[in-house]
Amino acid sequence: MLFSRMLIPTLKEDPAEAEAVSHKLLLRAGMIRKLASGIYNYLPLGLRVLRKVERLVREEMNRAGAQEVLLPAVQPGELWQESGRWQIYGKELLRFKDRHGRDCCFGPTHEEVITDLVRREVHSYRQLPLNLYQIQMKFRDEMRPRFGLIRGREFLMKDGYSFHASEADAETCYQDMYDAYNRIFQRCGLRFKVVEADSGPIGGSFSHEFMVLAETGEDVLASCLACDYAANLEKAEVVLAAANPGAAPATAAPEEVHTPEVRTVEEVAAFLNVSTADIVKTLIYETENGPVALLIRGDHEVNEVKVKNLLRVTDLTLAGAGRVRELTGAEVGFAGPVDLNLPIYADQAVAAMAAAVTGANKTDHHLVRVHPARDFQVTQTADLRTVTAQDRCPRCGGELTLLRGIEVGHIFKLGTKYSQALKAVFLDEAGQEQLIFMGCYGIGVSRIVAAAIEQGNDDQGMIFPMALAPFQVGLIPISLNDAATREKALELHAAMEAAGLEVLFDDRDERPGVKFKDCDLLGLPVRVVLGPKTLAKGMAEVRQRRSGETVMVPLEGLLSHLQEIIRQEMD
RNA sequence: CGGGACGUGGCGCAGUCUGGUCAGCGCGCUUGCCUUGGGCGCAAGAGGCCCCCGGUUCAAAUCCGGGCGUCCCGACCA
Repeated sequence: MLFSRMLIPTLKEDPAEAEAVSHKLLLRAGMIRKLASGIYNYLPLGLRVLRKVERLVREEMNRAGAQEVLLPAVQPGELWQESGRWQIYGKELLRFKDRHGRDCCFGPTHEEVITDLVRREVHSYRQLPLNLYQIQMKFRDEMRPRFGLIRGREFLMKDGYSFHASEADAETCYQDMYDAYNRIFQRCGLRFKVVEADSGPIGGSFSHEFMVLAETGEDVLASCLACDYAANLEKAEVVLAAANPGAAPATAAPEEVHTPEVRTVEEVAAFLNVSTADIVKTLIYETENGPVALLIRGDHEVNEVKVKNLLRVTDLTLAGAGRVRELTGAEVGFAGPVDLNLPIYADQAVAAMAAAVTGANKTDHHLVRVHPARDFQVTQTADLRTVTAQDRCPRCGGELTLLRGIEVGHIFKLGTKYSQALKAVFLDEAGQEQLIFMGCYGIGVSRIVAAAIEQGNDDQGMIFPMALAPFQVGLIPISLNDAATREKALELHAAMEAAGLEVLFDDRDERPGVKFKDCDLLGLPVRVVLGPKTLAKGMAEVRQRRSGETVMVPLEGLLSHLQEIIRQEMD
């Protein structure tokens, strides 16, 4: 491929609009251009990378026995009303009406559509299992698109759905997908970690996310240094460091103390000269089932996902100042569980406290020496907080570390949520009607492109793994005015293409420095430079982008040398 | 949806506070010469409704009001 014939508008400077490395580099390399917030054009080079990922995903999905389909991007609102998600989904779902005034939406995901297809076509256990996937543009009207391709509104996704006659069969398939995903991300050359994830109020006993490790990742995961336990922070379980529930040394009754203008945990700790771990913070939340109070130790953070799961609610928001006054009789900062007329849910660490500091439900006052069992009753005690690096692994007791990651894949067992809502049933061997068991498996294809760049870059630009690079080789002639160099370069270019190498021949009338810079920026794994000096010796210079390793290779052996490098890198 | 910032040739920015030789710089682009191993040099050019609408003023890129757009932080995210 000739550089001069391709649209590759590289930029010398970082665009003002980009913050994340991958975003900056994608723009600088001329791979994408923004059309609107969270919506991008893929230019030829960017599309090549995207297609590489796509092809790889397709290969592994097919190998795992899944079949490719293509479902519509625009979906009828009716289907979403039927599943109940028309109401639940919120503003992320882009809705509009067609010319007849019928509700439509641009698909953010395709459970409804695929389930509808299957319920129409599948009626017998003989047709199961079935594993269908597609690679398609999704649209989610994110309130805050960011970081270029990492969180766009329109993005390319591989979404797969499997259908089974039994739960056991669904689990087998889940495992197959788990393995396929591992192969996919390995082949993409990514450093990633598989974590246990929250499956949401949908239920389902398991769910895993595939996280590409990167400082800029939006997700935080807890990973055990000793065993292979890893979980999304919103899912990671907390184990009590030391069981201490029965302890009841609180001989003295709670005492009210005057704490003017002392609201936050830090202020209370400083004012009363206690540790933040001696304080209980009482958080008032609103839910669709009414307000609740949550008790969390002062040095801990509430985990709203855990709370939602425990309470089986989907709306969970901190109550406003007015509501707090109404419900506790005090300003924000002085709520406490004693004599509080609300359902109270306590984190397990709170239940183990012997003499806590709490709000007094009276502005500018706190209570000290509060004893959980003695001084107030809780509705339920549970694990409600977010783990920290100080916590121990829930599996082996080992040390935990917190890492950041970019979620590129998510698999989970759906169970019968959609088959129930949309009445997708089959007849079993006994002629009995049964609900189809489902699984659901997603991969952020365009996000992988960004994630790979987040992991592979230096101050000169991108560093692509061979499998994802837009071209495997960059061929740079030092001077096109030198007839011998030009001839030889053209000849080599033709030979490489004939041998099936993906090569970008920089035939532009530019100085060598410009070509080197661009070649580095684009992250092409191998660079071949040909100039009058090397040519005189019958050699070409071969440099690897990642290592910077440069060797002189005789022209006659060049092709096989390159093929060898590529073969090694593709493993 | 809260908080913050920004919007000036294709890109990156200065100018705005203090209204008037203020439409400017670097890169890119065009033409010519020169040059050819890390964004080379010289010369001559093209290119801007200063985001939009309204207001104040003799006069607005600059001041005021209202929009729109973009980015960042947070909340949110099957």
